[in-house]
Amino acid sequence: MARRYVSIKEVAARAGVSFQTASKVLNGGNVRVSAETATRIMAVAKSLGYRPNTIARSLVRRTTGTIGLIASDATDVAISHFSVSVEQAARRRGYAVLVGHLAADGADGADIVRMLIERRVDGVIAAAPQVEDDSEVAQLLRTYVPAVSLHHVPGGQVPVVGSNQGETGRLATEHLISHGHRLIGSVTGPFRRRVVRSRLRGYEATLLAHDMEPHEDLVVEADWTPGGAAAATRLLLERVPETTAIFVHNDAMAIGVLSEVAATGRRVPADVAVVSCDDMPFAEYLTPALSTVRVPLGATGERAVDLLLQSITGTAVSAEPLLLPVELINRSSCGCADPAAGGRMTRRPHDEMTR
Amino acid sequence: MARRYVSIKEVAARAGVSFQTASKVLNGGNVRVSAETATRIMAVAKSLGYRPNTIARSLVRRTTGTIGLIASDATDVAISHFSVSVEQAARRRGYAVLVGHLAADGADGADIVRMLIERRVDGVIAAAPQVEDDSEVAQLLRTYVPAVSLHHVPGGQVPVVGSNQGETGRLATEHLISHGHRLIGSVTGPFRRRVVRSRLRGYEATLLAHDMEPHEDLVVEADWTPGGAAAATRLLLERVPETTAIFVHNDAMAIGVLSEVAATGRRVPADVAVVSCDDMPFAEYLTPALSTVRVPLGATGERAVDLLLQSITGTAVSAEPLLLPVELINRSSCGCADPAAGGRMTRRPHDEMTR
DNA sequence: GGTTCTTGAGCGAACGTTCGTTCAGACGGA
DNA sequence: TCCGTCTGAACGAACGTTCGCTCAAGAACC
Repeated sequence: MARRYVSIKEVAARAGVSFQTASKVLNGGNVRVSAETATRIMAVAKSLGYRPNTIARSLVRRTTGTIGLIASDATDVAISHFSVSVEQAARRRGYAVLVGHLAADGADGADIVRMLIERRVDGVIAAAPQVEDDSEVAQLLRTYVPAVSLHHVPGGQVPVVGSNQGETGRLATEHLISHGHRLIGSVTGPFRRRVVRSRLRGYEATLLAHDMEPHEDLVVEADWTPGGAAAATRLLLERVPETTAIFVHNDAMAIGVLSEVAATGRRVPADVAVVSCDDMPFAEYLTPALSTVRVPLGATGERAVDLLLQSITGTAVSAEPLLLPVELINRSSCGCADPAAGGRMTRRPHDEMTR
Repeated sequence: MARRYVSIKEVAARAGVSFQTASKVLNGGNVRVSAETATRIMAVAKSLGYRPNTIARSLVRRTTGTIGLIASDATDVAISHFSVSVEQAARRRGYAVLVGHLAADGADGADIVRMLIERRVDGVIAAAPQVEDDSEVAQLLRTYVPAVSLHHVPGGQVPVVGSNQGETGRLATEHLISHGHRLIGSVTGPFRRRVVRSRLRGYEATLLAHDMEPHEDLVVEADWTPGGAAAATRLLLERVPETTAIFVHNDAMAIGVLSEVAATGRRVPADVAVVSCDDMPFAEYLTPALSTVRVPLGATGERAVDLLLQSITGTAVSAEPLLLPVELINRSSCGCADPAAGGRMTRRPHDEMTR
């Protein structure tokens, strides 16, 4: 360790040219340099192990080639999947990612913002529901740099990418209804979140479309965690013991729902059917295998990066949310699979995990 | 968006002092400046919304206040938990984190290394098993900057933090033996990984200590994923159908194990007991609740950062691995809980609901 | 009243680049 | 022979800081 970096001046000196000439060559554009000096410079640079100093470059170019990623604390598996795809997509396009994990209560938002601004990121991607509450982070996204968010930012001018949440609620509910369920409960994320409200709207609209009356006793708020979901499920089954199906707002909570349903002596899907959202890799291996609406997290990350880079390079970006399509994956927990078959239905081919 | 940053010169001009004086004041140390000019400068800086330009600062200071985090692709939930704690610990200490997610096959290692070097990170933390194979990444860790790794880096001089893996294997195995099991299988991570070999050594040593002969049919290699673990479990139960207990190498795989054991018509823990490693938040909500050896990921992240910063500031750091203690968490899957009680035993206090 | 200290502030240089302009020489055409 | 053009390379300035040195003026001392 502790290796000294060689500067472009040393390369130039050893090659017998001015450092500005070396700079031209090393930056690719062979403008106005003879082929032989160019190759000579390249050779010297290579032999000396020259590594361009992005810091100096950034100073004069006034862009850093770095974007910020504000992720919520990432107890949420889905967000960490999104983050990975953002980083990889950004790197493929020549950008580096500076990451900040927002505490659950958003208390360190100001710190993260300061860090990103002082490091002069070219843009920011936010994957933290907390931005919906007005805060330093929301302020940053609106005013300092180009930004793209997974969640709606108050004020409205920040482009949003995501998936069609209303459709998500509709798909899940429609499917449960097609299995003959009439008392369909829901274990949701926090009500104040837009995702949650959109999914709930899809759920309610679908009930109404089938002449079923939504009832508030059937909808219980939770906090995206298995523990919160277990508690919510207990409450739901106490309030409406006749419930025969539950629409859960993410796969992590589905684990808690499955657990609690079992704890009350009911069986999934025989007594209570379950459909969730996300389709995390573990979903198909839960017992029973989880039916869930697949949210294209990887693709969303890529689109977020594309949108941000467009916005950085000055292309106008529509503030209209960019919604990617979702897809219902039927496994066993909804009642689709033959119970005798042992539970699993759609199994993904092992290598086809698109990311 | 697109906000222009104000420089220290503008602040100085408005305050009627030289920019170097403003610099002194803004850097905290009130060295040799009268209280009144100091407060005047501060006031102007604040009113103008001055944000120090870390880029310029880094150029002259020759340190960036940024560390690199090389994480494997993070299909592994545990690694993403570790990453979060690293970032938060680093930020608390004034450092920012530039992250690179290594593809499973390590193919983009060179890209990540280039990104980190060119951005002149002050140090690197690696949380990617791939560093055990010699590669560009291993090379970076050894030669370019101070580094700390979660995994052993060939060559040996890179400090390692982690937990006591032998003890992990011992605790799990000992506990299963205490329940009376004699045919204890194991579904492991890839054999070529040190973690895996250490855990296996703990497992075998414990068997031997109880006069039981380890048998290779009982140990099946998997790939840390639920799917791989399900396949491995199928193989294990075909080879040794009398198996009554399984030691699994992480919680994600435990999901697959639970699934496959059920698929063969066996019950957990009645027919086959299961103990795993990690203790991810979902573990206690699996059905049955998972008994698992808790690996202190959060603490490990903090220690990694501390060690790295020591190494950056020149304090000698021992190459001896720093091992944090692990702890067995007994729930139901090992057979500890009264089955009639519905399965759950240790339940963590419910976290606040702020997301 | 002269010398030394102390305090407050200014100033030059440097960090490693990029970018646009300038310059020296070779070559060609009239 | 002279001028214009073109090519290859050098050069100056700037990006926004930090850091150490210098310096003026007043205070303190003998």
